[in-house]
Amino acid sequence: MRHEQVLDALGAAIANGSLVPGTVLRSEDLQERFGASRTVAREVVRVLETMRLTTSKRRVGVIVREPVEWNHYDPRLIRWQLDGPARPAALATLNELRSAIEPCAARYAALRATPEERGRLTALGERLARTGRARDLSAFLEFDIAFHDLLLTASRNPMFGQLSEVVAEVLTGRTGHGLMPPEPQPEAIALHLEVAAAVAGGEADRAERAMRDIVVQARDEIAALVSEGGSEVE
Amino acid sequence: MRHEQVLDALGAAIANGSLVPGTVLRSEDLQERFGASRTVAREVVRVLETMRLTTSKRRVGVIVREPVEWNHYDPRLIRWQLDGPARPAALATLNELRSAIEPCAARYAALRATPEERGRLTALGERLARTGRARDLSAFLEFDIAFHDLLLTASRNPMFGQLSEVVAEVLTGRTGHGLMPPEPQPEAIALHLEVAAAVAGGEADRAERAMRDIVVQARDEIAALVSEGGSEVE
DNA sequence: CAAACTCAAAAGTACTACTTATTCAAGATG
DNA sequence: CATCTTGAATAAGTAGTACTTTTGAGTTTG
Repeated sequence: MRHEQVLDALGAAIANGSLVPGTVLRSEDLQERFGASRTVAREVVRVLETMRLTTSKRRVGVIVREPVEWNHYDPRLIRWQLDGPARPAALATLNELRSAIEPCAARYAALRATPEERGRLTALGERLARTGRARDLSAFLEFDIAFHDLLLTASRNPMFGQLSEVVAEVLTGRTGHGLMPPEPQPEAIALHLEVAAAVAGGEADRAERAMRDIVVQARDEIAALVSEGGSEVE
Repeated sequence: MRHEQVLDALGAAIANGSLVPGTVLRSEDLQERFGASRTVAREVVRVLETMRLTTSKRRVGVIVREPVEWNHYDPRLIRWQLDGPARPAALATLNELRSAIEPCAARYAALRATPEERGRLTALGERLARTGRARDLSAFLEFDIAFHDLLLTASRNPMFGQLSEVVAEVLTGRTGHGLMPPEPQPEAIALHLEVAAAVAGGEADRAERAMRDIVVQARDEIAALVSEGGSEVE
């Protein structure tokens, strides 16, 4: 309870740059600043240390590390960055990550998905197409997220599977910030169906290619909107 | 000191499956088992909790989570898995990750690298080619690691940059376990030079394509060795 | 002026006491 | 007899104190 509060406050402060790298914090000050006990302060510092946001040196204190040293894959850090002023930059970074992973994930899903997963993916693709054509954006988003989530899971690579949340965040963020056309592109829908069909048929190359087309299209869309729309950054 | 010892022992036990998911540990038992104080035990549990290896429930204890829930990108967890009996599987997972990321990283490096980085990459490519043709495997490995490291850094995506260690581990592991031909393939060398040239010239598509060829070649090599060599697993 | 030495500051470790939440079961109530 | 309530036991969470170890910085000494 207290632990989480203090962790969030301190972590967010570091993540969004309020506490610049090199800053030294004395754990006694932290106790005072947050009105927390020694136990809580210590454990929070331990956690930040395992996230590589800080290092502790005796006789010196707790030192804020450089952003390049942080463990950028920690869900908490991602959350703090998305909730902070650097949200657009964070979304861009995550979008690049997803565009790299998903084609590869589609390949392995085609090779490794269970029969049940192949069926569900196909079903999701159809529902996605229906809601997309009906211009029901919120339902479309929901199925889109489920589709990508299932695909990543079916890749049987735990490091890919863990990115479900990230992809969900990117897809949601895109819809919510005018970085997406008012209605889903017909080509995008067709490509999702193509991915589902390729996975269902175990065609690795085809699945990878289709998914690559999807992320490339998304990339180009964003680039186009950014260049024409100018500084759309909240 | 104590903290790290206990963390390593417990973390490794969980990571390599000695403590199966669902196991409940009572923090008092942990103190006893490792001869550590309550403070140390608590902080270790906190750290494992942030790595999502465990959850703590009052009145119950510390529960080992399912592997799919773990934060698989935590450097410590990667280390524990690589040092455990599941090393081959871990290397395979990491290799898939790298094969997904690097082509994309090459693209962005071509778009974003500093002039100095472009120069260094070209220089590294040349040294790589020299040592490769001379069949100096250990020097080749060193330059290979440096090459991929620089490329990931130059992509200016912190999530890509953080994978340097992973790539180094994969490249080293491949050389050290007979999963690599006795001498670097001439085509691989040529492709590295191609990547360097494309990055130097700012040609994103060309860089991405060349790097994709590299990772695909590596993938096929491993697949070939696995299928012909049979159960080469240490 | 440099090297060794001392001191103090701050994190690390240990231990104790108290608080809070949760499970399990006994008992009451319909 | 079933279900709901209440309460006691248990184990994690929080707080606070005392002691140890490391190390940076100033000071002394050759």
